[in-house]
Amino acid sequence: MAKSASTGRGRPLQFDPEQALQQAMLLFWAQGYEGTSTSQLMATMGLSKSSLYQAFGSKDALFNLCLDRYGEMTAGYMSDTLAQAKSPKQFLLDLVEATASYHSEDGPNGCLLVNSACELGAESPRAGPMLLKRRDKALAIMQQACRAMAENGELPKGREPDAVANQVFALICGLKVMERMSFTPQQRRDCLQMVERLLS
Amino acid sequence: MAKSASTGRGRPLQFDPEQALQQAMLLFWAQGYEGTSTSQLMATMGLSKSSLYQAFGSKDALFNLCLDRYGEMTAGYMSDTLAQAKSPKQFLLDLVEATASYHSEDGPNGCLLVNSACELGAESPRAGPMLLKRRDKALAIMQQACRAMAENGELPKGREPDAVANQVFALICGLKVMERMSFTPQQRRDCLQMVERLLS
DNA sequence: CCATTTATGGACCGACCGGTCCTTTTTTGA
DNA sequence: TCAAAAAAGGACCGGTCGGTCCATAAATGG
Repeated sequence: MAKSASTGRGRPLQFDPEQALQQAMLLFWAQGYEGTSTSQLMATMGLSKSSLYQAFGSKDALFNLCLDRYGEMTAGYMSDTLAQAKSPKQFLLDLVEATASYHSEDGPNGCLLVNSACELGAESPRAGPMLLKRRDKALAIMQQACRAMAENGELPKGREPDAVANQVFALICGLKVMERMSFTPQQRRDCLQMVERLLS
Repeated sequence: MAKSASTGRGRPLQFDPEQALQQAMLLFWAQGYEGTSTSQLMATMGLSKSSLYQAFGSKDALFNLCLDRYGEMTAGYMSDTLAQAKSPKQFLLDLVEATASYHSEDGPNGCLLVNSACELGAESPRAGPMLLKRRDKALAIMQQACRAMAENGELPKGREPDAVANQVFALICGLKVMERMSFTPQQRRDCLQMVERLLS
């Protein structure tokens, strides 16, 4: 599904699947899974119901595609930033700083994965497997950074790398919840000293 | 609404409003607002649709009552525990420890307020005002504890009490998200050393 | 015993839900 | 030019949504 057969035999798609998926993702992000209806999706994606179902299968499948896309985007960003960062420690500091300082203008608040996990739970048959997959992927990147810190000797004694990864993960989740709760960036930035203290 | 007129003139209620509200709260907690239907509410609350609407007004109103009840219960528990704790610092440590170690047997995961904020957002006309009210109440208790620490001289130098309250708040929200994401209590307990380091 | 008051069960409402299906349109390769 | 292929529009589906209404049941005070 969502195949882009540019040289297909029949009538070509009259919408851009990537852009449609992006719009669907933004809508789920803002409104949640249950709070988003197929007609709303049709409207923002700019296609009819039959096209939607032909291209994406079902609301569940579309939602999972959105979760996967979101997770892949953020994980990709994190991996790239980590690879280019001058040190794993600085990467973690920058990551938390960016999370705390973020403020969306007219975009959705919080994190689609956090929101979805809270709405549906990770045991939900609808999205549970995807949520766990993306949770583990995000966690793995933080573990990668923390282990690299340990190997570089940047990690203070007595800190288990994987435990530190869990701590950073918790902090970022908390910050994303606070964003959804309308805390200001200024209030959220109070949390930066927690990770600074954690890593030094 | 939900008045308990024990000496009313007419036919007495055939259900316990407190218990019905508790059951509704548990259902919203487990399934979210949009994921819970009126018929499910009728079933777990043990009353008919007309009784439900007569007693509670609407699904929105019932949900707000549940949020308020949940917030009042947790805030009351926190206030009492703080008042009786041998030190504000120990209260905060115990609070985070309990949050990290909690594991529900057959009860809902996570926090109703966190889940609802993530699902609906704090700007939602449905629940936004109540979510903000309860957010501020919970935060106020943590600020109270942090300020008491500062007055007792328990707070290390360079820590602003309200900033520390925000940090503890973020950590607890993160832990509640992780609970909803099926992290184990063992993984969540990794975060304890963060608050220990923060307060000493 | 009766009028009043209140709660209850259940029928009923229009709207919308997610999803299917069929017809029409637009493209391709032969 | 024409048959095959694929997408789009939109009617249509049963089910369920949140919510209302009314007749009935059960309690009260007089």
